[in-house]
Amino acid sequence: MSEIQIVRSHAGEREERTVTTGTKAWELFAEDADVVAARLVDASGAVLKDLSYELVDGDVVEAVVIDSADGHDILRHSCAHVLAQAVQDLFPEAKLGIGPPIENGFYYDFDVPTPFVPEDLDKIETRMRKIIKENQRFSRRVTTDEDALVELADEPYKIELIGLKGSAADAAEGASAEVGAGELTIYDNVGRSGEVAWKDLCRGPHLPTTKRIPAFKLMRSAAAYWRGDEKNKQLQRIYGTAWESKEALDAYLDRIAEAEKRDHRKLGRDLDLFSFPDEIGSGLPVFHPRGGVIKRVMEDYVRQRHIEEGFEYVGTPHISKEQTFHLSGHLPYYADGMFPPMEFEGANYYLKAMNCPMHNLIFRSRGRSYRELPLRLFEFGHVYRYEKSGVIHGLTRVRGFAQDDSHSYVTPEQAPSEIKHLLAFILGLLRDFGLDDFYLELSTRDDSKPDKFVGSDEDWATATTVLEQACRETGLDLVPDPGGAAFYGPKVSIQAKDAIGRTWQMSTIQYDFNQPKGFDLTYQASDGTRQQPVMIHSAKFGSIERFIGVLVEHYAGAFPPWLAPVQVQAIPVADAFSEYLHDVARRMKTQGLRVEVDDSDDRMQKKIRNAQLQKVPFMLIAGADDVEAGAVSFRYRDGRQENGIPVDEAIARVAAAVAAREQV
RNA sequence: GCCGCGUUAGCUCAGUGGUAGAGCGUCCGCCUUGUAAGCGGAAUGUCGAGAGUUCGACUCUCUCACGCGGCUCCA
Repeated sequence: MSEIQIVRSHAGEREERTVTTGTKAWELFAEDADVVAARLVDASGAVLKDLSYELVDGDVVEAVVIDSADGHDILRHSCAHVLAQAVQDLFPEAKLGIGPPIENGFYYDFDVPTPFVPEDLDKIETRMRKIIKENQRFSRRVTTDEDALVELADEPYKIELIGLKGSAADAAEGASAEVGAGELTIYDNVGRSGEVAWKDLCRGPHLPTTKRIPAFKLMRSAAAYWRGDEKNKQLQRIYGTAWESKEALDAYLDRIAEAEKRDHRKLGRDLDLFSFPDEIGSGLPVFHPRGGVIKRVMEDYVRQRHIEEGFEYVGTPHISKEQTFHLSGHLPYYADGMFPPMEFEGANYYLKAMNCPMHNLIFRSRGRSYRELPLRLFEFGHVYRYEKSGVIHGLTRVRGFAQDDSHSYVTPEQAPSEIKHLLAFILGLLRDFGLDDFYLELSTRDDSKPDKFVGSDEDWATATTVLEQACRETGLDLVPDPGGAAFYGPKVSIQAKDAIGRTWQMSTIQYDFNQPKGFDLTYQASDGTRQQPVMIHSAKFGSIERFIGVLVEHYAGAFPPWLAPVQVQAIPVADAFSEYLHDVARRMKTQGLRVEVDDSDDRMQKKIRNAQLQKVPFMLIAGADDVEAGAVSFRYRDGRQENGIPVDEAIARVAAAVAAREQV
């Protein structure tokens, strides 16, 4: 037995050690039960290893603790294995798909004759607990393609993955968890008496044993296409989550519960903002008076800001003959997303899915001079898109919506500064609505699918470069999104984080050299020649409906006063003070404030409760003391109160909060 | 579009092969002076729609609509 030199690194402390050959990684971290794997670091990067990894001379070994990002992935991946074992115990005919860790959890796909029902998940979870209790060891075994094909003959999906080895990243999202470009490995789950209870083709690494799973829960089952392709068979996917402690699991479940409380579909009903009448059809919302206030205030403000930023407000119809959409490229490239045509008077009319064709027609309604550029057209254009029935979701995915759509027609030289101008405008606007944490996403063409995109390689390259450069200058993070471009050009989207850290795609900016060609748009340049403008599409909220949905969730229904449907709820301590408050309310209304007096025959306490549930920003309460002093008392949504505020001051205070668009 | 699960009063939800209930809300009456539910009474449903099985369907079967969770998609 000889000695080797290694470096052990844990919790930021590095130390060189001399150990004997045959020493396993776990021996370096035996005193810390939170260490679940080892990270081997060398000049070329880092690679994760099981704790059973046998050290070699010169290894630099870092501890991977369970509550780190890698630790979570390993925990969840191992938990997915336990899930698969439990499923195959209970449903022996189940064939294995893939089972990777995902954000906040894991899943495993199975081909089963009968889809899982909720009761099945309970049974599977019980079985998983038994497996965890058995403390099975995850045991890594190197194999060859030939041996694996024989050993896994009963697992057709695994066989398919072995065939795809080396291109696993293309095989399916998550498939790289099963096979990689290197050697092929199988993990055996070994019971206490040494028997192999279960096995799976897998790269690893894994926890040392099943008992190292501290807390997990199965969440739901759903269908998923094999390898993510809708042409393939649907497998049954079971989602679960796993955490380093019961407390962490509970905290995660609490976060989900908080998100549910904010669900705009629920709050929309509770606060009487909007609804989705079955009679109208799926994905077609109606706004009630209170939701209508939010919508109108938003639209008024956005319209005003556009005009301040040099846009001209235009208006266009909802339908058009098909020729328009041929020119724009929508029918050749996007017909599936449009509603079928209405045929009359010998022509096909389509509901518009985009406003740009109409704006192009405004542009070319007369000759244009370079002196007019940038020409910026803007409207709230109602567009209709045929969204597949399964994707419709509240206000965030609908079939009919108002797009705050603008098109800037510019010379190619003006494009970079116009894009910068739009980015600054958009970020400012989103901040006005209380969103202030952003990153950018650059969606580019998928070169492997040229038929999905129109235009020359050179034009795409130019457009992409211009957009990317403008993004870099904002200093915001820029995330690539290959293949996500529109058919007519690359796109930048602004992603905003909401109050509980979820990101939403908001605005988009697109650089389009194709539609000006299609519509033969020209302007006369200073040298007298005719030139083609570039058009830059931008939508600040994307969809007004969707943005309202996002705001409802961001604010959890507790809107800042300038957006709140009711800004002030006046509550008399007793009937006798109603008239006094009506008087105050009249004065507030002359200043444009939205105020209601609750003169129902509920008791004051009940009225406060009602106003609280409606999330009204200012409660204005008055009793004998206030009347005598010519004052009112405030109560805020957080229960805070301020008594004896003179009426004039109270009105000024509310008006100031509204004018400043601040939250209270 | 695909897979699964749902749809009972305005809302949240019980319930049974023999045509239905609670709480909140609504309406009426009484009461009501200080910061999250005063008391009493009443009304409210083609049990999502249609077809089938059955002596009988809200309950079982099928089709459709709508919703929910995913998948695919999202110019």
